[in-house]
Amino acid sequence: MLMPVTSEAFSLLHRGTWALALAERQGLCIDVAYCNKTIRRVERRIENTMGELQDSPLFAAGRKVYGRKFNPASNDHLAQILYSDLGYTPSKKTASGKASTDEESLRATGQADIVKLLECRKLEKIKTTYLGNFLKEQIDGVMHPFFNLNRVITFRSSSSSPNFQNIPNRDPEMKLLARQAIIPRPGHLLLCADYSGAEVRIANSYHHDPTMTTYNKDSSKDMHRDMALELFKLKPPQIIKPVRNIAKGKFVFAQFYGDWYKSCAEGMWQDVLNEDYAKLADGTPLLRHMKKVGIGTPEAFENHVKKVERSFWYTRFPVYAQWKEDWWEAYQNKGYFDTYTGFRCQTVMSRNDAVNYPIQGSAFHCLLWSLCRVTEISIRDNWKSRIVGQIHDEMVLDVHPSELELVVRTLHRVMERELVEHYAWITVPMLADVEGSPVDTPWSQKGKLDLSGIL
DNA sequence: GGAACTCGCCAC
DNA sequence: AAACGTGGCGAGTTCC
Repeated sequence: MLMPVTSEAFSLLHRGTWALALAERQGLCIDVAYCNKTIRRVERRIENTMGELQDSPLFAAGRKVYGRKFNPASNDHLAQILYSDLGYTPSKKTASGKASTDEESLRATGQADIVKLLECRKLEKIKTTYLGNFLKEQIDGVMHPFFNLNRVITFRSSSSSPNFQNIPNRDPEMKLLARQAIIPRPGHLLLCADYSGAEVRIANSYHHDPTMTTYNKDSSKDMHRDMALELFKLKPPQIIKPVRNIAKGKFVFAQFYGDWYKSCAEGMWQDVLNEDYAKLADGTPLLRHMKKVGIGTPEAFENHVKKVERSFWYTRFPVYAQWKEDWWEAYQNKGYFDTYTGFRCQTVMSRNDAVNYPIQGSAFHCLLWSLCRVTEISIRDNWKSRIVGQIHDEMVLDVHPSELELVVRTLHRVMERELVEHYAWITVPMLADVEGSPVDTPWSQKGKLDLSGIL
């Protein structure tokens, strides 16, 4: 049973449904010509790459077993050929116990043709899930993604037809190929405003750990950097962003979600092996440094991560650790918990579920509350600018240039000031990052708009 | 020929 | 004791 238990929460869902319906009706413009052109280009690239693989050992073995029906896009075929016929050992299994053929497993074989196959997988994803789906969903050059408030166990939202919440962002090539398709209305620009560190700050407002509070109040402090220093035994001048990001993604967030040192150590080790980005400020490979300081083997590193994990929870954030215990205990006694935003979650949950759901849900409610406020202001004041989408802790707007300063100032005021005045339980600052693309340029240009004159 | 499933992979 | 949280979607496959 999931339901609002305060009138405040009830009202948020109603206002949220209305505000998101307006965003859905507005929709986002699609560059149809670009989509068509790029789909054809991507198809040619796939054809060429597949062509290069025709005489490869992988395809030869495939045709021997399946004849003309060999399909390199079939994971069943791939598993049969690689693991039974060519004799590679599967590095892991799927949930149902079959040999896995995901990217990590394929790379682990070291088979020479795999790289090209993975390239094709990536391009297929762009062609079908993104560009193809945009074309299918657009009407007269506008697509209208849905934003659902009733589909997610944690009280987050979901999006569909098309899903606006999983458009490539990390892989630079995929980001460009997919996001060039999304454009502002003629003469407008796309703007986005996201809550930085939303879940960390909302978690902080539940557990009140003093060390975490310091990180969130003092902008000169950097938790992920501090953890990178500890995890890889580095001195401050040695560290650069990619190494910090390994610690952030594979340790800090994983730990917050309930992971443990063994799998964290494995995940980080995979990254450490990639010398393209796992290096120090002077260019030294991170792994070479780790060998020098005695954590340069998987075993030694795992052992070290075990100790870092212990100090992370027992020394650095003991109040947070205790909050997890207390929250889990209270849930087990009552059979439910209530979020600070006024929602009851009464269902069977694991320990990780019970301590993660309230954070994930409440962080989204902060975004939703802000989105409602901005929508109401935009209607009241007859803005030409409109909210057009939302990605959990970020809202996306289609903005008329004459209103740029007004919109940016409103976003900061609502997201940073009004939100924390409204939710008195928020005990650390909430910060909004606003970025945009220049007028008449696609969403791939996010960050290129100069906003330094404003604020 | 469609429903339901598995798997892989994109986002936060 | 347990062991990374939440979604959507396409392709391949199986079942009816």
